[in-house]
Amino acid sequence: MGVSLTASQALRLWQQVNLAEVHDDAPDLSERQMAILLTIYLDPPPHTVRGLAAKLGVTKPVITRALDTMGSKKLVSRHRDEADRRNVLVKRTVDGALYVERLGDVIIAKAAELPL
Amino acid sequence: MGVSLTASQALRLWQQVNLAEVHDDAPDLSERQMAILLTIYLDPPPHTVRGLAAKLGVTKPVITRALDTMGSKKLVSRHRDEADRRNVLVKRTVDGALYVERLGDVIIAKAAELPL
DNA sequence: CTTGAATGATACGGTTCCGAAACAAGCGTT
DNA sequence: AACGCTTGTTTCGGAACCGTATCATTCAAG
Repeated sequence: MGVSLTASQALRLWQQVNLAEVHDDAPDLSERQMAILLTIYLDPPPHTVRGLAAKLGVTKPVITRALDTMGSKKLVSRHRDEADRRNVLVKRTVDGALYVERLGDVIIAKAAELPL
Repeated sequence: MGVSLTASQALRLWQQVNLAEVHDDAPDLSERQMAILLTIYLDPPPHTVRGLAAKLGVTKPVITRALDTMGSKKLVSRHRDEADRRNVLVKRTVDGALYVERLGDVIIAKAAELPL
């Protein structure tokens, strides 16, 4: 099980994908924002501010601010939980799904180009 | 030639590595900074501000500022080119090499854990 | 009801970053 | 020496981010 990579392949893949993202002037997300975005799109809901903070090992304001920024870019959206109005549920958006899908395509393409 | 990944594997890999980086409170590098750092460590020298700007498709001040930040974290160093003193040569550091090496290990480990 | 715990958001002071423009320094040719 | 050209840095106003601390709202239990 799993995918085998050499050190050279692993780092080259990381470089190529980051270069591609910078070049396509996609939103310049920080590592934290990327981790949040992918967690929302890959892990099963519901996603709360507190839950995301715990999963990333950061404080709540970090999550709130990241959601502010990514929300203004339409990558995620926030909704009050009507069952417990203290909670905020973080949900996917069309633009966010497109961003993630495109990122996946880039990773696959760059992995396919790796030398043996 | 190349490494085959499914969309699910590609995105899960990206999430897991980013989560690991955030969790280890390694320096929170932006995509641009990561692209610069890996280019310095993977591509053959010499590396100049102008060359890096061209490779990333950004302006020179972006490179200067990124080198300021990463330099203060000892991840890269700058030296005047004595042959042509207009040039600044960007070089590797011990700390930078350790950072890159550790990143490679994380990528390899997370790739190995991917479900089929 | 009132109190205490839980959840997110906000305020604060400080750092970094952005793009565009201006700047300083070095080179090479005349 | 003086001129353009190249290279890298700095400046500007404006925006985003950090960690810590505080605030506002909501729930739930006494």
